[in-house]
Amino acid sequence: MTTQSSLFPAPRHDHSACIAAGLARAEEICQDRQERLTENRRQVLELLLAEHRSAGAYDILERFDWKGRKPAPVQIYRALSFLETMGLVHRVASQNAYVACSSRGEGHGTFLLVCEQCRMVAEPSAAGLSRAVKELAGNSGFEPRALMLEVIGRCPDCVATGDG
Amino acid sequence: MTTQSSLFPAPRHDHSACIAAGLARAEEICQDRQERLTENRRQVLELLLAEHRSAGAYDILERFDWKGRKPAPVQIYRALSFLETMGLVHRVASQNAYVACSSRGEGHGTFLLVCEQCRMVAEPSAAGLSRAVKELAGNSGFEPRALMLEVIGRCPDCVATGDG
DNA sequence: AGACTCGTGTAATCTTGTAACGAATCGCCA
DNA sequence: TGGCGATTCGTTACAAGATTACACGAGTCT
Repeated sequence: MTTQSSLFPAPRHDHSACIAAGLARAEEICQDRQERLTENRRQVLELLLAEHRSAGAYDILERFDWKGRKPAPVQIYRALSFLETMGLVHRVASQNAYVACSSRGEGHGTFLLVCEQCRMVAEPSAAGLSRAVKELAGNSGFEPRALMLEVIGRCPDCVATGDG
Repeated sequence: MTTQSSLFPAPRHDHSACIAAGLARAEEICQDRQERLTENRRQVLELLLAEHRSAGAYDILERFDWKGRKPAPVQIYRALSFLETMGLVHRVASQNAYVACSSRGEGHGTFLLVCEQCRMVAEPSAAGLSRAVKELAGNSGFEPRALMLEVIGRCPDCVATGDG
């Protein structure tokens, strides 16, 4: 097997660093845009950052430990839509699920590799692709606004581990 | 305005021809594969063929006139999943909706232009793109199985008609 | 303090999608 | 032409996903 790019994090990498980095980035972005990263929003983001895989809104709800109480679905959705606006999470349409964003820059979040076995999600760089596809679409008279490309398959780890 | 490709059907084209062609194609495919195009399945397909736009499962349910009675949701889903297996309809993940397939050949159904205003859906040819993207994904150790690319925006007709 | 904005908490509801199971139907073969 | 096996159908019930409505509260301007 050849050396893999860093697209797929090693199964046992230092994950607390990912979480810390994600939260730090969130703080920064919110400060820039004069938005508030409230307890709610922060907690939802943290839950998504906890793994490099997608989670449904109700999964998040389950895991949400909020001073002993459980919030209502709507609170999760509010946080998710805020975070999505900030570019901190992405919706995985093929799974009705959400994933913490792992990259910056133009076109991020439009190109996802989705493992149908473990729900791992990776974000290849897609700036060029995004531009090309939008141009292609635009040439037909269609006015493109957003783009969503999801490749469904199995991540390297699941392939290696065997056929589940 | 330049001449548009046939990607987007003219607003008042001969639509009965589209329906007839779609049904004929379905018959043919089912015969080839030794599958049955039952009343149920045929009716769902026909409802989707009735317009070049997507419809939710429950929209279809509403329109379904079945000797006066209305079937249960599950029947629609069964028909849809059968038709999807046959490549006769595609799921529009960004809308939780379904659309009748309008093209043949490799890669069809993986590249959709979705109008967020009127829900019109077009299928540009995508064989090359599909191959390229899968290759790109495969190079990272990911094992691609299916691909879903949706460009969300406004169709030429909605752009021309004004800002809704 | 008063008015304003934004986020929170709660309940209810709506939409979308599945599970389970027996009855009906179809294709096939004796 | 009658019986067998595999599909498909019809129904009920329910799970999962997402939104609406509305009152409350915390911050912040003036």
